[in-house]
Amino acid sequence: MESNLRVLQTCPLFDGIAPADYEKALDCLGSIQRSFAVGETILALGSAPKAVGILLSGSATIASYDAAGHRNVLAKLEPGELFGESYTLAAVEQLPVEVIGNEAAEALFIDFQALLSDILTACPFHGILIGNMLSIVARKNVQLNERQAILAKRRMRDKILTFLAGYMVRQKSNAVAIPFNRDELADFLCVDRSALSAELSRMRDEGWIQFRKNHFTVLTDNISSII
Amino acid sequence: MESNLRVLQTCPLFDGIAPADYEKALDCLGSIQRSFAVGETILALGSAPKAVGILLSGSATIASYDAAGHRNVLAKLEPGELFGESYTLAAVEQLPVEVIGNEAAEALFIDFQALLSDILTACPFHGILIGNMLSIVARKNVQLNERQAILAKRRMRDKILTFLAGYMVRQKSNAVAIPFNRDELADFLCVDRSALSAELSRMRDEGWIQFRKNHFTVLTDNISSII
DNA sequence: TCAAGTATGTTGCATTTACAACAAAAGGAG
DNA sequence: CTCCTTTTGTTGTAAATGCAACATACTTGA
Repeated sequence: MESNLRVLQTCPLFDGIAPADYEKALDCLGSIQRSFAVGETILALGSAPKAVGILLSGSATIASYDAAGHRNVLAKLEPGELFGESYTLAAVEQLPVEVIGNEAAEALFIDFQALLSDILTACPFHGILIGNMLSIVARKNVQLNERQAILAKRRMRDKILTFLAGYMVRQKSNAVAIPFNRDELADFLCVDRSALSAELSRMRDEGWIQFRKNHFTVLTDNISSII
Repeated sequence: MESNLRVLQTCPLFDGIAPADYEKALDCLGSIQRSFAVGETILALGSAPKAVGILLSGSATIASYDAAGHRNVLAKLEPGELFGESYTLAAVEQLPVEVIGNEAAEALFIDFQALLSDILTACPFHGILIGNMLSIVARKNVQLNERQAILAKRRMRDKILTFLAGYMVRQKSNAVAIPFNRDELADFLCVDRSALSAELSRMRDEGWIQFRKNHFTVLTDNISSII
């Protein structure tokens, strides 16, 4: 196995495929591997995406341009991560984002439409990849739904409580650890960091929550009326 | 063909399958059909979704409960529409929403996990359904991404411009028709309706846009600096 | 332990938005 | 046309948030 394929072990698209089979599977799937120089465009804004991408090495940035023409970084890609899969599978004609390499990078491209049409005649890898892809896109969907539920709240306090409620359900506890510092949390909730700190303090003073660093407790007295 | 299966013609999951084949396909897929009384729970909050649902007749409501315990209607389901597909395919353990029949209703349930494991040995319908499902979930993903980009804006004006920019790209024009009245637009942007009207008027007065009912024009002088 | 750097909290003020109440305009049915 | 309903716009005020500037606490590495 080429060493740059090892990273596929971290890619959920290849769950259930043995590392020893990667090369065989990729051949069978008709994948293409390409190298990119620093700053080179991996997927161009406005282009029609034709294949699902997987970053094998290096790093890349997914960005869009907002209504004021400002570049807006949506995500940083690390090796093993997928990109462009939603737009490709949805067959959008003009990519509303671009993917640019931050450093010398290699990427793998899989023509999923071709893969789907080969579905019956082909090797078992086809089925595994398709099942994995469905699961990946569906999970992203669920995550997007949850964030949308948060951003849909008009008041910061409701955003915070909705955000925490998600972790409470998953961690089955009213005391949760979140994977963000204040800066990141403010970005996630789309609010100002200092305003977030102020609101958190108010909520503490009013007896709704306790917190220390990234550990938050929603106080049980209030939970009964919350969930 | 049973008459209540005709509605599958409007369901994108069955694109590419002839109506005459519906019954055969559903048999082969191992689908289950169930009837529900008025107000009966079709999918229960907190349950583990096992199958993708399709409403065949009647109507239903998808709802969640917010942090204050208030019921929140997320969508109304009409015949032919899918429900629970993201949560099922993402294998979430506790459904964060519920589906309740508004009137006597019939629904079809397809065990997609079983369908995926049968992928190679089975009939061509399997492949079609899987491809369609990938496309459906991916499209929803793209839509959610776009709405998220809108809701992420902190100022109403930026939400409005981001919203309009999406239609401008799709309609390839700076004069677009939107499928919402003011009330619905306010809901979509998660802002107050009267505040929306006020902001739209300000934007008109400042020369950014023109509008009449659901027709909006983003003025070209400003577009150059926008896109 | 100290110093520098980073993260978080606090405050006052400016801006934005929600909210409520009402006004005006647009449609529809008779 | 007129009345009624629905939709959209306007305005003033209160509330929420952004923003900037600064204070405090926590980390880290020498």
